[in-house]
Amino acid sequence: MNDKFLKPYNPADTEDRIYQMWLDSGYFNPDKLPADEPGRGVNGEPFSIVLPPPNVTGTLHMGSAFMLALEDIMVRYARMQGKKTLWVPGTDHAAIATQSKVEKDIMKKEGKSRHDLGRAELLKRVDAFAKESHDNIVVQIRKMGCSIDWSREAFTLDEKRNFAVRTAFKKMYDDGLIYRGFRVVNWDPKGQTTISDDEIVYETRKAKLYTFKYSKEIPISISTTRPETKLGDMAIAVHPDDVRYKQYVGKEYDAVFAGEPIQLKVIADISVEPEFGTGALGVTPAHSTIDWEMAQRHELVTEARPLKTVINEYAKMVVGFDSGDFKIKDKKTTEAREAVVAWLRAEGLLEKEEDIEQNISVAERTGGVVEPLPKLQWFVAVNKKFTREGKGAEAGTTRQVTLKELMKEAVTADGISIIPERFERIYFNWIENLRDWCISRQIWYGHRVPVWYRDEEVYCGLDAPKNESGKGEWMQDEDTLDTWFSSGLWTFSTLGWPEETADMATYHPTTILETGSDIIFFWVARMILMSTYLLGDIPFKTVYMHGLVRDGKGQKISKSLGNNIEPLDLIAKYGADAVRMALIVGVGPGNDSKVDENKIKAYKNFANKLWNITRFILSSAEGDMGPLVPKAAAITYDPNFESFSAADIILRDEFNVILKDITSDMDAYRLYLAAEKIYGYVWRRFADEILEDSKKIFKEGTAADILSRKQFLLRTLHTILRALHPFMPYVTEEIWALIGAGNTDGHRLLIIEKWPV
RNA sequence: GCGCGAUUAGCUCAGUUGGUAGAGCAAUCCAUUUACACUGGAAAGGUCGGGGGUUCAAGUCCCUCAUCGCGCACCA
Repeated sequence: MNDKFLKPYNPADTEDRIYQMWLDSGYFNPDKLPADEPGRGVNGEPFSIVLPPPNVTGTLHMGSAFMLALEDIMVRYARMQGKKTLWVPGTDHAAIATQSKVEKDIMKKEGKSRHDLGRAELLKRVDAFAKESHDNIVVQIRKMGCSIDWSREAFTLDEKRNFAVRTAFKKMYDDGLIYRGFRVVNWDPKGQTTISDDEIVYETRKAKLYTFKYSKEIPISISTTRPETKLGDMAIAVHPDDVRYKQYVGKEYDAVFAGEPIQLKVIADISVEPEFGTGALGVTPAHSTIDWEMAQRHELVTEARPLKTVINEYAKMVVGFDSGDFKIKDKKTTEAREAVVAWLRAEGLLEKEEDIEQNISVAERTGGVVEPLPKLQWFVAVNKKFTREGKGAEAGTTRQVTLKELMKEAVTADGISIIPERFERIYFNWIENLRDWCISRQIWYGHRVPVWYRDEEVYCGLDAPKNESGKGEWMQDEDTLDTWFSSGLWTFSTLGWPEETADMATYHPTTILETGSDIIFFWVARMILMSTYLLGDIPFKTVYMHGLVRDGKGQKISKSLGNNIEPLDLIAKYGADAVRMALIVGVGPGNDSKVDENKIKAYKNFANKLWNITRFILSSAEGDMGPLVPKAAAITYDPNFESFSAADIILRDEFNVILKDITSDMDAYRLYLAAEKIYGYVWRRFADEILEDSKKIFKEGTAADILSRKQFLLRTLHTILRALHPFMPYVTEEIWALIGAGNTDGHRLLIIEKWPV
């Protein structure tokens, strides 16, 4: 017996060495799996999964550790089943998140803005930061024990992915699904960029609802929380059935509001809630999405009455009193609001002030209060019909569909199943409410929009058009793309698309996508959109969504709370195996969990328990080897041994039933149950009962019973190691090596051994 | 407003298709020339949020109420 077993199991002395051994074996790369068995290894059925690329904004947190544990368990299980198993690593440039972090750092340290540095210099700084983050992330992924194929690592902003992005953009542009449009978008004054509807978070704040008249001559009072926007009003809207206002519909009024001349037309629109405020509202097409849509419906904006913008990109007023007590122009919206209210009060127009609770829109990444502004931006049209060629039985035919319909079909008809199932309803709900996706961003870090302009001409292509003498120069669009545009391509851009690679043919659609439930819309939905549109195929067959990992008190882990728990610290203290088990056991799909250090400790003890189980079995087997097979210092069972005692046959069958149960849990992605069951068997049944009984047998039993029990214990230990390997890869691989278990059929690493069932 | 989830031992949570409640931690008692004290054994602890229904049988399915949490929409 190896002397190592005389001391407790020490993960710190083991894990890095074992990981290096796996790397040296090449088995993380499916092309390098053994080729000597039919239906296994390189000859196996493909299994593929992409790593949800972590943002290069810093380091991983417990949520990422949870994700890595779940995915590595799935991957190792598949590999042991003999599948040609590929797990693709990568990182996400996370455009706005990364740039704003670096900008903040530079501002803090050097007092310079991105405009002081310029585009090229800022990008250099961001790249350097991203590189550093990337390296930290790689270390963390390795420390977790992830059996991921580093030879295929990708980055959402590298050359190959950029080519995929340009290819995707051009195809959508040519199909008329990407267009440039002028409309009210979500503007983040802090980040100085547009953001999509999904990048907004809502915060409840106390606000004042003001009721007033625009002027003494206008008979209708309106209510608003943002009086400063009223300088841009173009209409007053009432409900068509509201008898109070019916007589005014269609009338037009002129007024000078806070120093700004306005023209108001009274319109009737069903979106107006008669019970709210006075039942009449001021329509501000330039600074409210809803009002913009209302303006479209009623054709409020014409050549004679152009759109009136009163707030700029810095959330400052561009009209209003230029001086005096009520100066408004050039003031921030919040200050301008006070000035407008003061003016209303002075004019005797203010009728009421009420305190209300209001949800305000905040940019998720920067914390800036979103200002709806009219802008010329690039959009993906989700409701526009386009021609799609039929596939399979419908080959040769065409049909008209929208992207929205494709996204829906992927889950209803094309067989993507989402675990837990309730997320399917959430997914459909989101699709119902989906509007065109604003994809252009006014930041520098990201994929540049592949469109060039020359005078009135517009060119979209994979590369810049050639300049011709005598004509103006082609200038590329300044904007970059929403980071999710490139992440949406991830399942196939990582496999080489748009090239027709062997990886594409073998591994796409991927087997499963495992990710956090919070990015179902950002990412999962967009991958489905991109894949069904660009490839005519689903990106994955199953989606497994995990919940949030919270701190010990149940609070969300966030930078502002400073409650981040560093996975590497826990790994150093308890070992990666223990951390993995503690994170996944008993945590069902979609459910939030809490980091519980006691639980991690319990699984560290379990690793040591397994260690001592091995020690007991080895020491019992030694000395009286009988027909046990000693091979190259290994102690292993006789695979042909069949003379089990009646008691051992029962034990063997009992374990087989449990293994079958665990296997069906694994196949249904109930890892959280499978892990608990194997744990329960090993400790409570195998160690506490079977090993204890064995002591009696070894002391008092017949020679046949003793031999049978030794065979059973060793055989079962081998099986336990295989069943436990996906969950606790390090300690199982270490024991496997120390007992020379692989010697039964030539030395093999446990990582490629057969799953027991 | 629409939808979803949760409510199980003192605490944190499992319980997959309905078949008489489990884990970790904590707490109680016992055991140290024991494979393991990173241990073992024993005992204790729950009318599974309330009420109603379906069923031979309900923590599990249906209805309803309550409390907490979340998503979406609204947010003039």
